[in-house]
Amino acid sequence: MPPIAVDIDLAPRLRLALTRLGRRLRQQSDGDVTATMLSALSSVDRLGPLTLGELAGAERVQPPTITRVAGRLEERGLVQREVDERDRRVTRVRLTGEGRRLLARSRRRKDAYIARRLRDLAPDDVAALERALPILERLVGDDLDSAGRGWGPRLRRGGGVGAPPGRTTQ
Amino acid sequence: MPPIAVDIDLAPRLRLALTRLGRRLRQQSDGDVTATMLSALSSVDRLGPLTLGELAGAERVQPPTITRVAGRLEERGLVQREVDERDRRVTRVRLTGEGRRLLARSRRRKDAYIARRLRDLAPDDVAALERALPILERLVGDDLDSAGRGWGPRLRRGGGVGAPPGRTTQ
DNA sequence: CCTAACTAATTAGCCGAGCGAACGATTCCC
DNA sequence: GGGAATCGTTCGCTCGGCTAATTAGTTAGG
Repeated sequence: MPPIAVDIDLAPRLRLALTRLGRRLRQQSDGDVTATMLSALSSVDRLGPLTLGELAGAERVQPPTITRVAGRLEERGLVQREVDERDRRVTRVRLTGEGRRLLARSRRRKDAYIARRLRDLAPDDVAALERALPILERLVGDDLDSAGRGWGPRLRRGGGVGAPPGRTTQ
Repeated sequence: MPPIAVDIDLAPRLRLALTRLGRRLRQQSDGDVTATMLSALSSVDRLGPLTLGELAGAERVQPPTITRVAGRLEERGLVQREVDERDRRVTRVRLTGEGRRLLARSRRRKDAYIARRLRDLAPDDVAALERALPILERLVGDDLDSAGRGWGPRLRRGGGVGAPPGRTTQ
């Protein structure tokens, strides 16, 4: 067992594996709700009603992108927009019952691609994935630190938000 | 140690983390060579000269997609097309020196997004990722088994292919 | 009070990357 | 020889990123 000589290829291999896996995950969408929409939806669920700017920050995406996905989510009745009274420039987006339901349903889909594949794995392997998961989440995480260019200045501003009820841990 | 009660949220969390990480990886492309192109390129390197159908199979993508990316790769001189003498329907795609060089260069880029983030990780965490990597690779793997719908029928056919020299383990 | 500067979201338009359907060209096989 | 199958391509669609520019609203100063 020589796990010494640290894998010098870790970064590119990880990038390749994630690129490909990500591609397939993105493809098999849940009904007509795409992975991108699901991701945004789960952020709204996790963080409570968010301004679009905050959502863009959470999703690590530029504002125009979020405007569009928010539009699609609203079309399908999964979220609702509401303008801030105090500052009518900002609009918040809030989960609807339908959105919450879809999120829950999606979480329960055991027949989802990845769950199916996971069933075929040895327990050891599943354990390894569980161990790696938080690290992956941190890699993409809200922590940002180095945060590329300018959008730390994007989070928090208007009246309090603070994770209200109805979380779901998607 | 109760790793019993397996993390019921593993699948969705994994999917979410991978979706997001994959998004960011796809964005920051290497020069003007996108992640998709790099992935295809590395398949050609790993598996030797491939027919476009085989490449599509390896990349888990439909033929039209591969036609286009092969075109871009050829434009940039990273691969070259060559029609099969025996069966003039098939065209193979082969790495050029330039392609091999770019692949090597790409493998050595330490300043790439993911490598940068990896540097900030505790050794334990890096180890966990290394442990998980082969499993992720297997998840996306060529193994296919369940292989969605119809394109096992796409692999192998014409004259031998069999991994010739010049691999590089990207 | 009114203008200038800033900020939030949107619009407009670009491009990459998937897909399916339809189409030549070629080969296979009866 | 001729119909069926196969390979690659073309066409046209959608989605999901991006920048640049616009619109609407707020705030600060003179």
